[in-house]
Amino acid sequence: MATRWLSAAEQRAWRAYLESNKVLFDALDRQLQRDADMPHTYYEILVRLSETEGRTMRMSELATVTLSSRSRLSHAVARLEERGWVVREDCATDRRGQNARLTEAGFAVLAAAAPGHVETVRGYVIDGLTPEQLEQLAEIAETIVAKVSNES
Amino acid sequence: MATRWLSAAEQRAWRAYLESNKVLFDALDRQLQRDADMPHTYYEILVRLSETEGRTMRMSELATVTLSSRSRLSHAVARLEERGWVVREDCATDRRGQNARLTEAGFAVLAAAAPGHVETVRGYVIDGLTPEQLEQLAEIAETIVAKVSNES
DNA sequence: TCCATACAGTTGAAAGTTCAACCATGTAGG
DNA sequence: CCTACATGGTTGAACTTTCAACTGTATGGA
Repeated sequence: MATRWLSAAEQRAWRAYLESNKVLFDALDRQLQRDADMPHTYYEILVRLSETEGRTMRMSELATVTLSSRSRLSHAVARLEERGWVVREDCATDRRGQNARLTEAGFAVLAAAAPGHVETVRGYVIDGLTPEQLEQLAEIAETIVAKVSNES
Repeated sequence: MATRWLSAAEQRAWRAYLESNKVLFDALDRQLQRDADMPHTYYEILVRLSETEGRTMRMSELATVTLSSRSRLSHAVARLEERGWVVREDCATDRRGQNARLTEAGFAVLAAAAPGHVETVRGYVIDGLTPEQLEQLAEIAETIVAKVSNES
């Protein structure tokens, strides 16, 4: 079957989306690297832990919510542990399991990094869009997530 | 000044956007890695070269249009050259310069990979959105690009 | 002409991610 | 009970990206 290439309008949307992703996440990574000495992925791990009861989560659950592979998370938590921001503890109910817990030091680092990061996100994305556009963005993104999750 | 945290609606949009990016680009990278044995970044390099007169471009210009650092591009082109998909040639008018040229083999690889990739992009993004949503996405993405480009 | 500086591009090391292989523990079926 | 399989998590190697340092070439004044 013949390939259905993208129309001009489709190309415009797709390339703009590609470009916005690249420049935005490059910029966010640089901001976090500069101000908090960590990549965005690690920041998200700390955020998720901080939002959980006891600031503790099973490794596999943490991998799921941060959308990362077990392997990636394992390596990442190893680095975070070296810095003293997270500790790993055996799980009481499943001897295979490990819990990752955010330490006080890790929480302090996150608390110090968060305001600057939120300001950056506002400056680059949120404040430049209308409430309608934010709503549109949410719907579009949720549609994409649903498609990717179903088809693969 | 007090941090202006994100409202619920803002959080929804922001997190959905983060999630869609991660799952989408993970999926695209896996598709290209599986079907064409290259990451999305390399695919874009080949695409840009293929669209240029003579399938040739200065390294620095190629870095600009692919939104990558000189260093990244240099490493990437080195890998592509090892595979015989690209060659580097001295620039006639500027002895500092290098031209990257897409080889016939590289063009053939791209031609083989493109239909599957476009189908994947359609399946995950384009076909799931209405024309209005594509237009909205383009506008939103262009706004983000403008913001990031100006503020940093 | 000479100098300082900017530009083009590469390099190697450090950091992050992926992939496949692996160990250990849990669980379901015969 | 015991076997087979699934789950939870880690590891090391290969690969990509980043960062800073570096080479070589162009350019704009004094």
